[in-house]
Amino acid sequence: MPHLVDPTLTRRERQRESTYVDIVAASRELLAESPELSLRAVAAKMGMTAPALYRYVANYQELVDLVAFEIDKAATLTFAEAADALDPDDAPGRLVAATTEFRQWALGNPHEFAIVFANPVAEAACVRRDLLTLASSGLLMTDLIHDVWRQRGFAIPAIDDLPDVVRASLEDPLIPAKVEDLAREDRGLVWVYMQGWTQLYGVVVLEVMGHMDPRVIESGEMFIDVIRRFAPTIGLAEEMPRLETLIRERLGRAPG
Amino acid sequence: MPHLVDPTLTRRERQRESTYVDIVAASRELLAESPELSLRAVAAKMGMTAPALYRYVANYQELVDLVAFEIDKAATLTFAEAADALDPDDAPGRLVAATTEFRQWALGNPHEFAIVFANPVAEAACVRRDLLTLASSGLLMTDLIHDVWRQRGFAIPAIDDLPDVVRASLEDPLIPAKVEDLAREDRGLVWVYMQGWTQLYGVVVLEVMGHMDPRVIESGEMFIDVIRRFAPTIGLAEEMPRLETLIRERLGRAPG
DNA sequence: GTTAATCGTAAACGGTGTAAACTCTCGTCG
DNA sequence: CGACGAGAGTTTACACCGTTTACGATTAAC
Repeated sequence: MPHLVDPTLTRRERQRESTYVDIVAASRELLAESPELSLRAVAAKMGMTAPALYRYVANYQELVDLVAFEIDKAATLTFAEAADALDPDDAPGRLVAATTEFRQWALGNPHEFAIVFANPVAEAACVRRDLLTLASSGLLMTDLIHDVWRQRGFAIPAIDDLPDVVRASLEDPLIPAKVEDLAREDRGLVWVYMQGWTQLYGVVVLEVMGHMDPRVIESGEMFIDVIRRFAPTIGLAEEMPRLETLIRERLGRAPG
Repeated sequence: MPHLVDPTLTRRERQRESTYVDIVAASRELLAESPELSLRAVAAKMGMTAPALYRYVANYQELVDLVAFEIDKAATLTFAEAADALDPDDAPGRLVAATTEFRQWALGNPHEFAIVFANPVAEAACVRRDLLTLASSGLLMTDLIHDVWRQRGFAIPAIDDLPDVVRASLEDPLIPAKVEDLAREDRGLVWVYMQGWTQLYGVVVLEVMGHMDPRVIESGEMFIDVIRRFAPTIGLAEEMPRLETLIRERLGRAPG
C-alpha cells in the first residue's frame, strides 16, 4: 500500500492527495453502475460542482486517464494476490492464476475494463508523475512469464531470427515490460511475452465485449482453449492438465 | 450491389430508403474525421434538424446500430473482393487475403471499426429488417474456412470430444456462422472457426486500440505471427511461406 | 377535393464539458 | 498580529448533446 502519511508533504498537499483518491473512488463507484463516466457526476458524488474538478485535472480526458491508471494499478494488485496464493516455486501455476484472475476481473467489471482498455493507451503519462513506471498489469505479466522461463527454461526465439523491427522493439520496448534485467540474447523472451499478452487480451476483450456465444463466454471454454494452445510455447504442454483444473477452480469463483 | 430501383416500392418508400442511405453516408463521413458520432451532427450534415432523424431511428443507439450494421456490410464486401482477386481453387490464399484486408481496413478506419466492435453486439437486429441475415464479416470468414477445409481436408476436432457447452453452441450457434450445410459430425469445424476468429479479432483489436508497440503495429509482424501460429490448425503449415509473402504484399498497400 | 399519413420544423428540457470571474479559506511572511 | 497571496471552491454562462412536444407543410389515397 502506498504513502500512508508522508510527513514531507505539507497539509495542503496531503489534502490534495486525498482529494485525488476521492476522485478515483467516486469515479469507480459510478463505473460500477453505469458505463458512462461524467465529470459532472463525479463532482456531484463528491459534493462539489463540476468546475471545481478543474483544479485537479486539466480536462475530461485527463480524468479518464487518471482513473484508468489507478484502476489498472488496483486490478494488478488483485492479479498479483492471486499469484501469491500459490507456491513461489510454482511459476506456471502463478502465471495461470494471475491470467485467470485478470479474465474474471474483466468480466466482472466490464466498465472498468473498458475504460482501461478502450482508452487510446496514453494512459496518464501525466497528471500524477509518481508511481508511473510501477504497477501496470503488463509489468506483472512479464515478470510471471520471466519466472516460468527461469524455472522451466523453455526455448525462446533467437533474437537474430526475428524481423528487424521486432528486434528493435525488444531492445527498447515502448510498451510496459520489465526488460532491463534481461541479457540481449534473452530478449526473445519479450517477444514470447508479447505473443502471450496478445492472446490473453484478445480473448478477454472478445468475451467482455460480448463478441462470442454467451454460453461459451459463461463457460470460459474459449479462454481455456487459448491458454491451452499457448502453453506449449512456454514449455507447459505436459503441465497443462494440472493447470487446467487450476483454471477451472478459479472460473467457478464469482468474478470481481 | 443491393436494390437498384425496386419498382414494387412506392415513391415515398423509395425516398425513405434513400434517406436511410444518406444517414449512413453522412455518419461515415463524420466518422472519418472524428471518433464521436452525434445525432445532431448527422442531421446537420444532411441539412436537417436533429428531431427529424427521429422519423428514421427511435433513438441514438438505433442510429449507431444502423450505421454499425451498414459499415460491417460494406467492409465485408471489400474483404470478399480481396478474396475474389485470387484463384477460386486457392482457398488458403483467399482466406488469408480476406483476413489481411480485414486488418488493413480496421487500421485504416479505426473509428468505423470501433463503432462495429465496441457495440454491445446487438448490432441492429431491428430497424431495417432486410438483408439482416446476409453479410456480416463473420459469415464470410466461416465460408472461407469452410472452403479451406473442403480443399485441404485438415483434421477437425471430434464434436464429442468437445465440452458440453461448446457442443451445444456448435449445434445451434448464436453467433453469425453459416452452419446449416454442415453435417453434425463436421460441426467441429465451427469450433475451429471460432478459434480463428478469436485470434484474428484479438490481434486486430490490440493493434487498432494501440495496445502494442507502434513499430510492431506498423510492421504487422504480430499480425503475421498470429496467422502463422494458427496456420497448422487448418492444415496450412506447409503453405505458410507462400501465404506469408501474400500477406506482406497486402500489408504494403495503404490501408483503407 | 377532402382526408390523413408522412416528413419536416421550431421551441424547450435536462444533460454534458468547459471558460471566466468571483469569493472565501488558508498558510506564509513581515 | 495582520496583510497578503495562493489555492480551492462557487456562480454564471456558453455551446453542444439526446430527446420530447406541438405545430406546419407536403403528398399519397379515397
